[in-house]
Amino acid sequence: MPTDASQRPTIYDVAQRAGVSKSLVSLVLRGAPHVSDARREAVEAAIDELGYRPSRAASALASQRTLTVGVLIDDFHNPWFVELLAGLRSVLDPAGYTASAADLQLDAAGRNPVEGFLAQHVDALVIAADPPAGMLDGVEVPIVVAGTRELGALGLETALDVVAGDDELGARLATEHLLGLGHRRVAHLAGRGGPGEARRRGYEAAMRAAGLEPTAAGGGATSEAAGYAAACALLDARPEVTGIVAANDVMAVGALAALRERGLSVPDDVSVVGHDDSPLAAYRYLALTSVDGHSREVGAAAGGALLARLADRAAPPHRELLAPDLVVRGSTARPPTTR
Amino acid sequence: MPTDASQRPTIYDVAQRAGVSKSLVSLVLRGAPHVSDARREAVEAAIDELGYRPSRAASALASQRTLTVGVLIDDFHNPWFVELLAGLRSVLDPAGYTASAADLQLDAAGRNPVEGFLAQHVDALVIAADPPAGMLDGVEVPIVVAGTRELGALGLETALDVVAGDDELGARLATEHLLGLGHRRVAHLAGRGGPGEARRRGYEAAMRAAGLEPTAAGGGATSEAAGYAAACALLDARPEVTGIVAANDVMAVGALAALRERGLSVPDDVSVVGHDDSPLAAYRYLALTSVDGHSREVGAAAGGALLARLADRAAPPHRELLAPDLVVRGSTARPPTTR
DNA sequence: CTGAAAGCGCTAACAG
DNA sequence: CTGTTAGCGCTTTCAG
Repeated sequence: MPTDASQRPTIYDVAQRAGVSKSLVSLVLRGAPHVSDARREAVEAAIDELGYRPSRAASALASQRTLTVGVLIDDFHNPWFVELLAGLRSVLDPAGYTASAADLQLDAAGRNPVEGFLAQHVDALVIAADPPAGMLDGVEVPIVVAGTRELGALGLETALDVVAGDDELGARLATEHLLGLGHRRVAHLAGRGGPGEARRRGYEAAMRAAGLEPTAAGGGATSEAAGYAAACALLDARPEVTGIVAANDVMAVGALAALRERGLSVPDDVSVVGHDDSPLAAYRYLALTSVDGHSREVGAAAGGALLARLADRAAPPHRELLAPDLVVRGSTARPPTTR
Repeated sequence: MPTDASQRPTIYDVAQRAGVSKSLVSLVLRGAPHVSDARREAVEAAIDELGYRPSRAASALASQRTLTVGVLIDDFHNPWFVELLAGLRSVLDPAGYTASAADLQLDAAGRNPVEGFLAQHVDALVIAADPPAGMLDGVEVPIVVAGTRELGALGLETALDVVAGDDELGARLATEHLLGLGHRRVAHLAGRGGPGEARRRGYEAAMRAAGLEPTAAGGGATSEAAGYAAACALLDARPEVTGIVAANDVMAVGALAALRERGLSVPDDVSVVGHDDSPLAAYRYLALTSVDGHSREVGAAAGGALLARLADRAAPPHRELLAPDLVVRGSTARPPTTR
């Protein structure tokens, strides 16, 4: 049945216009293996003369793949995800995959985002969050974990692909930076979750290696409010502290408020280091020294791992840890000599 | 052909298990009109006993609707979009629509996000950005504009649905707040784009109404760096300024840095008001007085407008402006008496 | 409310 | 490389 002269063009119209078979058009569409240049060009010309857009629905139905991947983000308010997502897309787009992101919030129907992805029939999942236990149970599609996560708590110690920044090393770099400046009373504002735990370990390792006793406050939420509260508790209990290593940048900003309230200036009285090198850290008014976990690269590597997994479901699990860098700004300096 | 005893269950399996017809299952799935409770429950029971998930691909193919809407965001780094999106989803989800968001960045293949949405065959578009001219040309699906936009510049003055916070009123509230505190030398840090222009107008209107001459700096980007630069220019040219109304919160944070550099304290020497009431404004260390545009409500209203438009493509265009509120925090106070 | 029937636009397998 | 042939799982008539 030839073209209908109405509606959106279909693969059939393209084939006719290019003077080739429907199958050949299909081949060209998904980056054909052995198609002559002449025919390929004819098809491509027909495609944009007609303004043809392949129907993803039809192709998904026929091929049983949606060419879609779901990305689970902790919280859209934490801009950390932006670079991660950009990196991920930079490798997924060229492969024809569309990444769609959702954060951990329940939708209006009370369904969790993973159910949403499954309803969408995504081909794979990228987990860039510490999801509540159970959320990933019974998921059949491949999962790539991006970022440091508490896999054990999920019952997922098993063969998952994991790509992350080395949070433990990052916190060690941050702590060593302060120690190198001469600080001795260095405390940690801890956060929960995979990255939080790793960062705490890094801080503790650096302290012990220097023969110092670690002190931490917090350990719950990783918000500005939590950072403020933890810093208040810390400063009240240990007023002699001259250095603070926060689990992330927003907590560090919370700490700045606590310090200012106590009449302490940064970095003259107390130095503060954040983590994530978020846009926040670069604001001149804050100028936080921070650990750059290179989340764009983490995203790109996660995308690579995903494609590899999709190509070979039986391949051995991929584990990759990217080394972070410390970005020194104005919130750290040598400790005061008078304390 | 009855069930295959393998694979994912289909509507056919559900029908069989519930002892009803395939058509009835289809009816139940999309919120049937006249289905008896008994049958409906039987179908629902069968659905979750089987773990059945409808195939969106099949239903999209058959119904020619994807039940998907694309949301175009300016920049994921600006957390303003988070509440907008949540509001939008709160009304779209229950209606069965899935919102997928992208920001203005080109994808790895150099395609713009709107092309991506079109390739995805979204049923409608929500524009929460000032897109480059041409990006929306020839789009056939319904478009709802969320937020104040320069529709004229897009050649889109025509019948589009628009839901926005009243940015002009917001800036007027901010300016009047400062005037009410006794400030007279109040300047504006301007931003470009729809909201930027409206906010500038609001500031100017409030100044003129008080018999004062408006002064603005900036007018380009709306980033922290731009806010800093504009504030520097402003303070060098007009050092007598005691109040600053910024086009948004990040620009206000840029201004804080410029003020501190000049030895001016906030709010004792100079008061600063932001706009958007972003999480940033609430950080204790910044405590910015800011205009809350109620973006969650804007999102919800945009969702409502979208559903109405989808239900009736010929309805008259919907225009809605939501009134903002001023959130007073620590960055504003009476002007110094000694200047 | 049921059941049958006809596709939606594409992929995939195979014989030419 | 071409052309044919089946469907993928669902929606939509339409007559019962």
